Amino acid sequence: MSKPAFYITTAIAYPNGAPHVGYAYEIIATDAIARFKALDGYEVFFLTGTDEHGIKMMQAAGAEGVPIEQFALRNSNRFGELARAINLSNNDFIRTTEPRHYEASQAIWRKMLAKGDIYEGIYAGWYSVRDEAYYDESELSKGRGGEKLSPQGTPVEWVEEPSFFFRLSAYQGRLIDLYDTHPDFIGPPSRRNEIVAFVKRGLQDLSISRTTFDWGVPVPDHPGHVMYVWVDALTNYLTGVGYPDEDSASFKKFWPADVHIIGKDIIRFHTVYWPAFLMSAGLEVPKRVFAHGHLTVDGKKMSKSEGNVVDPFALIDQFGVDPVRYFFLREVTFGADGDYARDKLINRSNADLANDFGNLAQRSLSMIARNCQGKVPVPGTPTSADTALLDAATAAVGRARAAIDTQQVHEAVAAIWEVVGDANRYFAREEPWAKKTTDPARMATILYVTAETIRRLAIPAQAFVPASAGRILDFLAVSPGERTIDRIATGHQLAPGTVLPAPEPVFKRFEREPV
RNA sequence: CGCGGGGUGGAGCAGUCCGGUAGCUCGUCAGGCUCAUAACCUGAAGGUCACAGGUUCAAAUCCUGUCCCCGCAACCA
Repeated sequence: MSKPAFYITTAIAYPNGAPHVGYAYEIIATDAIARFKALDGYEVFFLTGTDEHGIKMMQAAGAEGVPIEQFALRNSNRFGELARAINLSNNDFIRTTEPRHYEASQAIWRKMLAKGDIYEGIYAGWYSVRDEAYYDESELSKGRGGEKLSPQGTPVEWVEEPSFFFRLSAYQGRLIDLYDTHPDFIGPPSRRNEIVAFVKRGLQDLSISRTTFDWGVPVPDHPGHVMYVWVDALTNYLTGVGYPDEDSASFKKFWPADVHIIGKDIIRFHTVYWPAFLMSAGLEVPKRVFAHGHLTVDGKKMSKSEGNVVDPFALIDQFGVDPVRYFFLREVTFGADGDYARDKLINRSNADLANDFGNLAQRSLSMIARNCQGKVPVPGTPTSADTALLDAATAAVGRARAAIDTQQVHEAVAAIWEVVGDANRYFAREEPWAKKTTDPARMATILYVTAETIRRLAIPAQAFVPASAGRILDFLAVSPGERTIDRIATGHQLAPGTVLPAPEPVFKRFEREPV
């Protein structure tokens, strides 16, 4: 029997500089969802990558005096390294400069053209030579002499250039329809309201080619024109699953995508332009687009001038992947803005990972090592406290699943960790150490129940802290093939008598910086 | 009157739809335990639920008004 498919993507990153924690955050959260679905029996395709075209890339390469192709490759590789450092489970890493992507972009362009949605016109606007960007009238300010200035304070001039346009205006009705008939298309709901209001105000056609530079996907049959970056960038989601070969196994299996995870800054591109492009090309639209929030550092916006830019590599070096992953997953409400602070990360990691989960494993497993010959103990008749704890663990997985399906990643984590707390309370109340001499059979049962609870929790926890949860399962001698969510059910519980390796602490504790 | 979200103990949040003794996590303080990574467990302190009116036996919760914060209000991605 084949597994159900689940296609999930992050936005592709713009590699005109070093990877940003914002990107790290996005891929961590997406990875948690992807891993959970994979553990839960889905055939997951998880795509991320880099979006390498456009003026800003040219500028950045020019500033360094490096050839653009070389610059793009080098920087893209940094993002790939970050994905590995984060222990990302992505199935592919797409670069928009790859031939397969040129093919896909040109194919979708031709489809839109054939549909009659692309026409030639003149793009006109206030252009700043220095910024190499167009600005809307409303963004401009007046200089001393009354001349118009860009938001950056540079002079602008009225420029007209030939451009292809996409008939976005024709899609207003169908988009509204989409939002009405698929209320879950956009999440969280507050973003949906925003977009619906925006589209209801009316849509203008979109300029989708440029002639002022050539770092992009060439427009078919029109030398001199390259595609507007968003046409090309959004299409990566199709390229990744084999487009333009619509008959390929992967395309048939995975398109339409189950969810695009993106930042709130690019929601319009994904929930207005993208579905319109797809409708025009006669392709299905993604099932859902979910926008997460932005991160601040110590309550302040990250910026180079502020000097508070956090390097994700440094963070991982300092704390290790899993504490970093856990912090962002648990501490930030997915969909809302979040704040990173060193002390918050240390507190979260110490409290939830080292003190609660790690220590729960350590205190119970070391008793088993010492008092049960290092073998899974034989349980006696369970008390109501025993079954309550085991049932709570199983139920938590169900709650985590429901949360994951609405991208409430923080709730999924909380559901699992709530039972970690239950297990610690259970352990303290049952006092297995006191039963060692008075009632060794009961002690064995308590230790068994605790270990089995840990097994049930560590399995879903692999989605959040994969390496650490894996180590815990190692200490329980759970074989690699027995680590999926369906194995939580009774029938797969720990087998009494199984020899266990000597337990070691899984999570480190961190010292808070002396002030 | 452009649209929308929000203001709850030191911090972060739930509760608001379907009014009825204000809850969770972290932090602080006290006690317990000793299996464990000075971890764990129990208890306590701490809130005029932004403000002002109103409805009601009863309002964080419903109604009216005010203040403050934030997002959106299209082509920089």
